[in-house]
Amino acid sequence: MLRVGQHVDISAYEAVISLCVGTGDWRAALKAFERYLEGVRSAGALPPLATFRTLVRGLQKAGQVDAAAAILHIALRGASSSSSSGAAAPSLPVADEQLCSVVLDLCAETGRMTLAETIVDAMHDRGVPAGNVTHCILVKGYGRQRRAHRVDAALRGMRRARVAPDVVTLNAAVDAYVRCGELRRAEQVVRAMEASVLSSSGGGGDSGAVAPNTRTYNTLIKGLGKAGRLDEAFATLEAMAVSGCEADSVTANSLIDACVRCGQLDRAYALLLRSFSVVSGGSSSSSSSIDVSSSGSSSSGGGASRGSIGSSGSSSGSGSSSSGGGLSFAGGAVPSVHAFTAVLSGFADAGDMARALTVLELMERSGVTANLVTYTALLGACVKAGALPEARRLFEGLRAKGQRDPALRPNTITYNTLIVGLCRLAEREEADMRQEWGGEGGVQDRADRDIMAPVCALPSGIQEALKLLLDMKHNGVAASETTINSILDGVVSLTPPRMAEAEAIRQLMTQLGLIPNSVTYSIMIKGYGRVGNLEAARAAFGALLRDPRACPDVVALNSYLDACVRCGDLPAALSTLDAAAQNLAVGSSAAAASSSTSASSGGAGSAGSSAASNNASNSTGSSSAAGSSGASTGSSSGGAGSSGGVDAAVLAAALDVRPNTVSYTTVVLGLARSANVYAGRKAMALYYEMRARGVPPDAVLVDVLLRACCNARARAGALSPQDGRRILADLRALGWDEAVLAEKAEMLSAVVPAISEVWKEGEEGGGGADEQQRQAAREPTASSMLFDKYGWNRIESRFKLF
DNA sequence: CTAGGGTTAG
Repeated sequence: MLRVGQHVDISAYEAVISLCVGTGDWRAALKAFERYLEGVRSAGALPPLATFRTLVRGLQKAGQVDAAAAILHIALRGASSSSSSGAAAPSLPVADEQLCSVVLDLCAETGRMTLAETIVDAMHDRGVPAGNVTHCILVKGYGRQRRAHRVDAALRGMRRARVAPDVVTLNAAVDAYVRCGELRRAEQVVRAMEASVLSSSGGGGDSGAVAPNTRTYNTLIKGLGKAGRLDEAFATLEAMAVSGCEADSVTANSLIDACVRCGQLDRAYALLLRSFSVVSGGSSSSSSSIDVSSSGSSSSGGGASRGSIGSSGSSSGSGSSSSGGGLSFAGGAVPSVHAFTAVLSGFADAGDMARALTVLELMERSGVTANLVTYTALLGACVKAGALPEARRLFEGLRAKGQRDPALRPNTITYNTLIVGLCRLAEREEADMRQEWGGEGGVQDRADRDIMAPVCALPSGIQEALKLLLDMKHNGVAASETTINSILDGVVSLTPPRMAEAEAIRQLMTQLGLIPNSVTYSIMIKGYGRVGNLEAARAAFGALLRDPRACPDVVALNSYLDACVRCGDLPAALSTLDAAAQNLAVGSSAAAASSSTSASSGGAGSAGSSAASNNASNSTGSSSAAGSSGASTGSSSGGAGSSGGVDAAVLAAALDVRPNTVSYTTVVLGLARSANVYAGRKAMALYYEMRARGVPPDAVLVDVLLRACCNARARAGALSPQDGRRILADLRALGWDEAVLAEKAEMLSAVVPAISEVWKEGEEGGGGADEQQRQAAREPTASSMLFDKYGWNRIESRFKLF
């Protein structure tokens, strides 16, 4: 139907293009545009801006970032006036900021910020002004990538360009910082906005005051909820009142969501109950009675408190029972379907199917209609609870409803949710099978496993997931990166991981026009780590670092650290962590912090960097094939260095990731399990380094460390209860709960004093140490380097598979 | 530019 003739009138192209865009056929639109270009190019001209706009909008709708960027660049390059007259007047770009920002926003939403940067550069070169919208999109994009320092840089760049931020941009900044977990920064922006109003109203001048609005505060509430600061989230209502911002239903939803995030599900539920004074048949709802502890008292407060949204008692002292407080929502600030969905998925996460269903019921009684998101959350609840038959039934029900109401047709995320469930089912399936095999007359040895190996072909859950992928295609639902990643994670989480299948599925991704992202790489790294193939894990990590389309995140880093640890290459883990930790050196104390930590970390630091530089010389480009095509890491790439990990140069240049608590925990765990004499000291050094760099310890890390302190054998350098007590003292300084600390202290004191304790007497004072210990303390680097190289205890990879 | 659903790390 779209056969475009060679000699069509120019204006016909425009009609064809907008027709194609209207029907969503972006390929045809592109093709028509190409012809159009050919037609006008001989005259040294370009299609008008309006045509570019139509086409780019179409590509935006279809999520075709690269095509949109290519088209934009044509517009930016402008008409090439190299026609008959040779070098003519400089061409003018057929692009304005608005057109650029459409593509930029697409980049921001798809995580393609490198591409966005090239566009911004091109805008600059072609003299297209970058105003608030452009800068705002950059802030948004980096925020979605959770790259706080890039957000900083974008805001600085804006100031340098002398563009005064407006509310929209500042709200974007607040949101970006919230997404990065940089709540302090977010608060700073909000406080600055508030202050700007005060100072300008005082001075009377029209200085760049930007007043916060409802969205500003709603975003802040979201952040406070994410940070677990529930009381402050509620207290924000007062700040809003002061600023003259009216709470709206988003405010109400955000507060309820904050309750959910902070684990106060009952409180969240109570707030829903009160906001909708459910007048229906009273006790007729008893079938779904929910034992929310405050439900009894809510009947008394229910009717009276429909006045305003103001909080009268945000005490909330002991968790859920005092939950509702005197707070309720009214007027335009009534929670909506979003709040119900948030509470529903809260119960879903807790694995509480029954209560999730109760929320659905309350919702219906309240006259709020569930949407696809709600049903998807319910589907997630089924999956979480392991109720696969129910999940399938719900899914089919949605399919049926979708016939009548297109809004309820399963979308990509709905499919993904079910796919995840099926993959989890597959794991269980295999676990059951292993149990069966393990029994009497089951699999006893390797030969037996060989016999059973064919049964290990992909379990039916995975097969069903793949069938759903096909189903998506037939129903015109686009698979996303997440779809494939979910299946990938499914095969990689099996025991043993099926790496051959994983590679095949990863290829599928490319075939579907999807771009492997950091999650994809992380999954592959995890899989190779689990099968004990460190070379392949390393190649995948290296490929991620040099893949211009992917943005490495901390999870990828942690996956790689875990792979190193699992495969027994602790030096590589240490050097990689060390390289990443350079990104933590911020602020004025950076130099002092880094020098003091490298001194205190002794062997760890120096061994690490030497391993890294070692590697730089011999493995440059060894895994180059994976460069742009993603993690095609096969098992072929063997030539990587023997220790140390990825090229130091690549690491330094591309590892724009700050290690977090998990990163340190992963390595500390490896050290704690190591039999190396210095591992214990390194673990402690790492703990202090982490603290010095502002990474907070968490319960898991402390647990790992303290357990190691208890298990320590009597040996110089091993962790001891004494080390444990130091950690506890440090945690006390951090303000950890005394009861928790006391419990841990007791655990430590229950340890039978080892000989190492005796050695440690007066260690701080310097005297009386064993000769061996003294030597270790004085020259840890040289000897531990050797140990790093040869002496580490290889952690046996338990899943050497069949 | 703001609220709800899915995927990754110990």
